[in-house]
Formats: sequence, C-alpha cells, structure tokens
Amino acid sequence: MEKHDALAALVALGHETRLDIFRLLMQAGPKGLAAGQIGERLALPPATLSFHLSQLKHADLVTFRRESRSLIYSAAYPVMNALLAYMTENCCQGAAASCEAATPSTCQPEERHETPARACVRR
Amino acid sequence: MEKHDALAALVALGHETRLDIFRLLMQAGPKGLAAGQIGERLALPPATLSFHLSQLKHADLVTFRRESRSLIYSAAYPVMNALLAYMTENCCQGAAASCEAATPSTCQPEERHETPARACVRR
DNA sequence: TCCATATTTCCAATATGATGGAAATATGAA
DNA sequence: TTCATATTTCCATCATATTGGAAATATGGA
Repeated sequence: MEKHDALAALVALGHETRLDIFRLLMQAGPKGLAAGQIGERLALPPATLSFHLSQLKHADLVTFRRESRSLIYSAAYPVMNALLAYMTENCCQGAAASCEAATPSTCQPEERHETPARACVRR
Repeated sequence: MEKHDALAALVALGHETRLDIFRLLMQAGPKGLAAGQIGERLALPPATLSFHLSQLKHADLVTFRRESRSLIYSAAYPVMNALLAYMTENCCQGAAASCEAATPSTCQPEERHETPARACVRR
C-alpha cells in the first residue's frame, strides 16, 4: 500500500458517520448490508448516506454488489489489513536492523492469508 | 480506547501534512525531533507546523518536552498501538465466538508490552 | 538588561467537506 | 407499460479546516 492509499483510507475513516458505517459493515461480515439497511440503522437521509458510501468506495474500504433492487455493501477486509500493515511497517522506519518480525493482527472473515508485516522492537 | 479517541486519531492522521509529521516522528523514535527540525525537513512555515502539531497533540498521537529553547516532539507509540488494536478489535465484532486470538503488530521502541487483541477468523 | 532564537497564538482569508431536499436512474413486479 | 422500491446524482447552503503573516511568549546567552 502506498502513502496515497493509506491517506485516502485514513481520511475516509476520519469521520464519525463513515467510521460508523465501516464498523457496521465490519460487523456484518462478508454478507454485507443493503444501503437501505445501513441508512435505517444509522438514521441517515439517503443523500447523506450515499455521499459517505461514495467516499468509502473511493478509498476502497468497501465494495458493493447489486442484488435485485438493493445494493449490498461490504467491508473490504484486504484493504483494511493493508492499512494496518502500512501503519505498522512505517513505524520505526530507518531502524530496520533492530526490528523484529511480528505477526500482524488482521481481519479475515473468510480464511487466513499471509500478510507479513514488521513491528519495531528496539532494545 | 474508545470510539471518540480512535476517531480523533483517525481525523488527525487523515491529513497529508500530519501523516508526514507523524511518520517522521515514528522514524525518529523516542529521541524525537525539535519542532524546528520538523518544519525544516517538511518545508512548513512555523504557523502551519504549529497548527498541525497542535492537532496531533490533541489526538494524543505525539508528546513533547522542552529542551532549552527547543520543544522536542515524539510519537506516542502506545496510542498508535491502541489505535491499531481498536481497529482490529472491532472488525468482525458480533462474531466473537468464531474469532481466534492473534498477536497484534505493535510499535514499541523501548520494550515489548502485552497488548492483546483479537483478529476475526471465521470459517 | 538587551538581544537572538524557537515556537506558539491570533486572525482573517481561503478552501474544502458535509448536509439533505428534490429530481433522476435502475430494477422488478403487476 | 405503469407503478413502487432502492439508491444515486444534482445542487445550493452551511460548517469546518487549513493557511500563513505578524505579533506575542518563552528561553538562554552576552
């Protein structure tokens, strides 16, 4: 993940409504939730909801599929994991020699993937 | 970490200049950097730098200490780790029964602390 | 005390983001 | 085709964040 993408994700998550939406989708898992359901649960007017979903889409934090008349949104776990990895990778950068490998905590609703990251442990 | 604090941290990191500052401080480690050094490296006018440092302070993402005429800023590793843990803790919430414990990747410049978190692995 | 350095605070201008009503689009059912 | 549902797009308004020059504050040295 590049800085540009990490920044986009952080900007998107740095808004209460979008953090609420994203967490709701995280909780919902891969099945996702229809836009209408999200709006109902968070009491958001359609236009406002659509605006924020659009922001999350642009940041690649959510995906969606059509199911009949509904658009079903779900959290993009891989991007979330990439963001976590990015933030971790870049902490203590420049002290690579004194870093130890560490297992990142990731969110994998379907199956475990290997997404290595490094955590800096200087002594 | 509460939602309020996580949101504050995400808002703070969701700005290019502040992400730059924060990563610079992460790289600098616990020794930190004087405000002037940060401004010099990132080519920021004093007032602009001060504004962003203030935002990062309010989000508890940086700490500072005075050393003679300089104010030395450093990254608040524990808060960064708490943010990582928070984002991970809350993914797949509601499916706790099918979650497995996982080691979070953390950034610990001084010594290793135990900061347990959970990653959801549904099967 | 006086001056230089380091940084912050004040403030006004500017830019950007968010809101939500209303209209437009897409889908499926009768 | 016609209608109802689901969601988006358009757009004007409003709110908030950002910027940086200038002045203020804090520190230490001569």
